[in-house]
Amino acid sequence: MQQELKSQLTKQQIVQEAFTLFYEKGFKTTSINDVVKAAKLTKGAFYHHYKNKEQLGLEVIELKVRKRVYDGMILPLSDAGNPMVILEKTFLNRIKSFPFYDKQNGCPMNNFINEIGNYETAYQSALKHIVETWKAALITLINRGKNEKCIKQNISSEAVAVYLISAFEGIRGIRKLYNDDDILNQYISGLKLYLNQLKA
Amino acid sequence: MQQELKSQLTKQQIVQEAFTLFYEKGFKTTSINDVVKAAKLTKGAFYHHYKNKEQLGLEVIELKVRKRVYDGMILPLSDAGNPMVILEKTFLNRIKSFPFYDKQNGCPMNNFINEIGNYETAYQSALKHIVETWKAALITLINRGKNEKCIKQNISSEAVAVYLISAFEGIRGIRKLYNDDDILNQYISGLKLYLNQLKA
DNA sequence: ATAAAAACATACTAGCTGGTATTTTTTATA
DNA sequence: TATAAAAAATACCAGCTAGTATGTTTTTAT
Repeated sequence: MQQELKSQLTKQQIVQEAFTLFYEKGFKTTSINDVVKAAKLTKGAFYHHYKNKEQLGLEVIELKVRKRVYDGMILPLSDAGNPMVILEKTFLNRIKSFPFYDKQNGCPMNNFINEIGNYETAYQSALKHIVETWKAALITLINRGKNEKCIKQNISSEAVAVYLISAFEGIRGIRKLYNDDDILNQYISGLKLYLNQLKA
Repeated sequence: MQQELKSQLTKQQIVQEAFTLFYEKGFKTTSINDVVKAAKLTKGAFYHHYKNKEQLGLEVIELKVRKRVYDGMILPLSDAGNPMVILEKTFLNRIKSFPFYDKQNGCPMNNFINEIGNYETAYQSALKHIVETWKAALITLINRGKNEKCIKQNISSEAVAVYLISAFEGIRGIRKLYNDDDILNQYISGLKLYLNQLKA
């Protein structure tokens, strides 16, 4: 049993270091050597646990990227309370809580999408799955808001969900280009405006 | 004079082929060999015209990416007519006019932003310049709409401009993950909703 | 205690990377 | 038409790439 624990621990470390490097440098520019160096391991160890670089990429998406989006943007949506307040809080809190590091490097998911989103179907479906889960959670919340009569009935929940996600991911990329938060604050104003119109 | 013409023609061809390859495969994954092969030239020719790969990247952004955004999204904004109609038409026409190739590969600018936006300041400022020009043109149009009383006075033109750009760039990335246009149509619904609230 | 298997390390490969040095070809000018 | 300069081609390099083959060490099971 000690062996399996050790194996899991090693894989965890590889995935962790890989995520960080992919986030900072990009997937394609990060070599397996970079990863094993950061994880204080050797290539032999890596290829004992992973078939190839693609598998590592997929596992990073499944375990790290997915969890990040889930914890930050999806889970808070199922909180109790006024759906409009939850919607506002989730998006605004997330944006406002980002440290400089995260602002500079953008959204890990969006980085993957734009770097390898048109690369291979395996990556596509892994990333699509995260987006779809996010979208579904938003739709559920918006529908609840409609039922509880705090969100207008005559709007498409799907459309709102997709537009919210698009703008969020878009600004996460654009923010990389700037050195200050002006553009982020303008996004926040735009978001508030968008959310206000949804109120019943 | 024939010499300079030849030189310019060669550079044009290099930039053209480089743009296509960067768009399809990404900047970092495209090698100089790939570029000269596509341009039916040799490495010697390339390095006679360009100092290094970075300079090629910058020239592709300046000449190709910039022009693309300018022609498709910025120039139409200065048309005469109702600002709200222009806003709607520009965004919707653009989205609807994309062939499969463009839907699959996303927005060249957004690809660059997310692939090398946190890489070097030279890239950052080149890309930022495009975004700023786009943003400024949108603000001008929205302000005109306010003056002509077809757009609400009490909204921030900057905020709307940034939110529009963010959502557009965001969906261009997300669309890569899908095989059909459902997500694009949902974005369009969300966009229409957003634009409708701006009307005075 | 020992054999097998898992975990990890070392050493290596073929092919590609950006970039350079040098030569050949084309063009401009006198 | 000779000569200089620009344009382009050829041949090369050191360093890196994903991945492999083959060792050594550690853990597990008997």
